[in-house]
Amino acid sequence: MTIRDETVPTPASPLRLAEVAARAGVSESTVSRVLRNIGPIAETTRAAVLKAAEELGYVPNRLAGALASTGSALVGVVVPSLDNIVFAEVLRGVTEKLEEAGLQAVIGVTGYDLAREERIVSALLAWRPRGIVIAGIDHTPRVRDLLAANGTAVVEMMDIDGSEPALGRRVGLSHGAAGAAMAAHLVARGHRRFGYVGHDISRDIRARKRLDGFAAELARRGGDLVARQMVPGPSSVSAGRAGLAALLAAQPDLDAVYFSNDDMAVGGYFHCEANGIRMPDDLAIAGFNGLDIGQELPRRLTTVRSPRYRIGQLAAEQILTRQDAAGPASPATIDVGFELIAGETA
Amino acid sequence: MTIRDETVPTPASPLRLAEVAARAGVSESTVSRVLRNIGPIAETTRAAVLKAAEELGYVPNRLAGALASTGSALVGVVVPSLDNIVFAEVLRGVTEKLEEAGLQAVIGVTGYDLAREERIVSALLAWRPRGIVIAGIDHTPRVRDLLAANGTAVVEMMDIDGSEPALGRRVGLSHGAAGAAMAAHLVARGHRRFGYVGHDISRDIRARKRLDGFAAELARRGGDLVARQMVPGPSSVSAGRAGLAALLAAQPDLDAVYFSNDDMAVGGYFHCEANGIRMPDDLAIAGFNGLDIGQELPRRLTTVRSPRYRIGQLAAEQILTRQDAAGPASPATIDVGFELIAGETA
DNA sequence: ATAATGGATGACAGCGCTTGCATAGATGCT
DNA sequence: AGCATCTATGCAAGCGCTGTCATCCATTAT
Repeated sequence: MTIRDETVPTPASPLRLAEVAARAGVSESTVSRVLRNIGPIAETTRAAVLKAAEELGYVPNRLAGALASTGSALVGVVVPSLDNIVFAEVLRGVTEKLEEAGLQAVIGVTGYDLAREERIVSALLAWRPRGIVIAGIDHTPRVRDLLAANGTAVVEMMDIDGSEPALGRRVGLSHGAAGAAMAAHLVARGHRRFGYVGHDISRDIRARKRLDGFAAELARRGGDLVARQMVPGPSSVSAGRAGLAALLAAQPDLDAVYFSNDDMAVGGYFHCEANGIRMPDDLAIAGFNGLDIGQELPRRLTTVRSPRYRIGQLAAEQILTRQDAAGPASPATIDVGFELIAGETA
Repeated sequence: MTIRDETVPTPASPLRLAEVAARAGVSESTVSRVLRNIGPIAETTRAAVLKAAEELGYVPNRLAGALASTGSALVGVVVPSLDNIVFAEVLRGVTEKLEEAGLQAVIGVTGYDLAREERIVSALLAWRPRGIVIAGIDHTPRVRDLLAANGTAVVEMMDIDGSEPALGRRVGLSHGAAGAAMAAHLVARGHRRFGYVGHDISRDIRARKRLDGFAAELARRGGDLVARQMVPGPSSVSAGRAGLAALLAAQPDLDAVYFSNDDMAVGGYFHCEANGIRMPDDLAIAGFNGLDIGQELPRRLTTVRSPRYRIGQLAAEQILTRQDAAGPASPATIDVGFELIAGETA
């Protein structure tokens, strides 16, 4: 004797529109319309269909739907890294906004590797996504071609500096300006002899843009960038700590040190704390990103806040509001700006 | 006169297999086989097809491919949050392993909200993914039904504690045991009067499991959990800092405080530092996760390291190695274990 | 030589949906 | 009553691939 548990809803599942249609006693097209809320449907029919779908536990096959309607409710998101919280926050902004609109993010992580970016963009495009959100504005020609060729909506985010023609809309901030703003602030605070501690800047293009902006502004205002210390590999607290130690070993007489980002700067902070270096009197410390952790340190970190979550949200919105029909186009580039946080370390 | 720029590869893009086939002078099936490396193909044909595809900048439509072959190279990943680095690291592990296999992650973020989890799982299933990787083992009946009903491979990750029947393979660690291990360690260090600072534990089930394990072990070993301070909202450094302040205001005579995780514990650390509370003599501090930041503090944080990146990798592997054919099944549950880090704060 | 074998390729029927067009009642209007 | 309008629904043709089966040579075996 076999006992069947009637409460188990769906045994296995090649469950198709046809099954729901049969159970509701209508045609497939009607079920399709009810489920997508289009066209005029009699209330009784709608209820019957919804009931049948519910009882069966029907989950529509979006692959088929997207294929038939050429439009896939998928949005490709390309980020360089998930090593620190920065891109995770961007991702959160993107996914939240997309979820509201019933879209989903397919993600790709490049590891700041351009060859990988090519593979990833191509793989993402294979899903005929509604759009692609990609970090940065510096891409290989192949990536540019791919993105330009397909009719996909493209949003480049995080960065707006550069002469490359835009592939689509842009949402971000000027890293050059952020670097310059910090230089201006530090000089105004009386610092003159500067050091820089960075991570692999050949890959992290935005970090380089910040440094360039910083150095240029420093030159303009009479500051001196007398020493740089690059640490191989990605940014991290430990890299920042080790980097500052190395920098000071080579060049002890610095007023202030600019770090490639807050992770690095927090490392520098800890180095100072552990070695009795008082901030900002003995040494000023400044970073970039405005991470929470920096603002919870006993002495708040001087840094520049980037609205990462907001950038993610806006980027997703740009995909959603793509002007397919006529109408006032929203601006091609959205500069979200940044905020200099005058903390207690510089 | 119109100037055509011959270097621009693809003008617009309803580019189909047929176009490539025509250019290469073969049939669609042949192109399909070449592109997927199956069946016997003459070298000359293969070269011609590859050349044509390359020149055209052809990107196959995976929607159509997946529909035709029932198998979508997409893997759903469901995580509760992207607020801290923990799940970002898991995600990194997952995406890296998937990329190696040519699969892609579609992500969903639940915000520890069970109703949202239902919607997300359902939406993910609509893409007929190769598998679903989901954080946690505690799900609503609806989610369990959805995941069980469809033929999808399921991997539950992060957690292995609990009596719920598994929905698929599991990769994680025992949070109860992790809590207990910390209790044992702290008692062994001579601490007796304990406090706890946590965030919204009704939503973060794993944090609660750690607390339960911690409290039970404490009782067994003669420690006393005399005070708890819950901070509303998600975990963060500032919440931990504020939580410890509140806890100590209500109960000044504590030996040690266990935090729901490292973010919270680092906040506690900063509170102590700012208020001249010496660790561990005046107060011992312990967390969970083994985040980098905790290990870079001037005094290394006492905590338990969870192999998050590894969990992500393993979870992805479980999807990849799903035994469709016969063969020795890999274990249903992989306990990745944990490592107690005896730092300098407890 | 003739048949048998196997390598290389093409034809074609779907995969599960969406959507334009056709159809059929039900109303409204003259 | 007779015809135009709607509203509600069904039919059927794809969307761009994959996979089965059939076909066609070029070899090799007999």
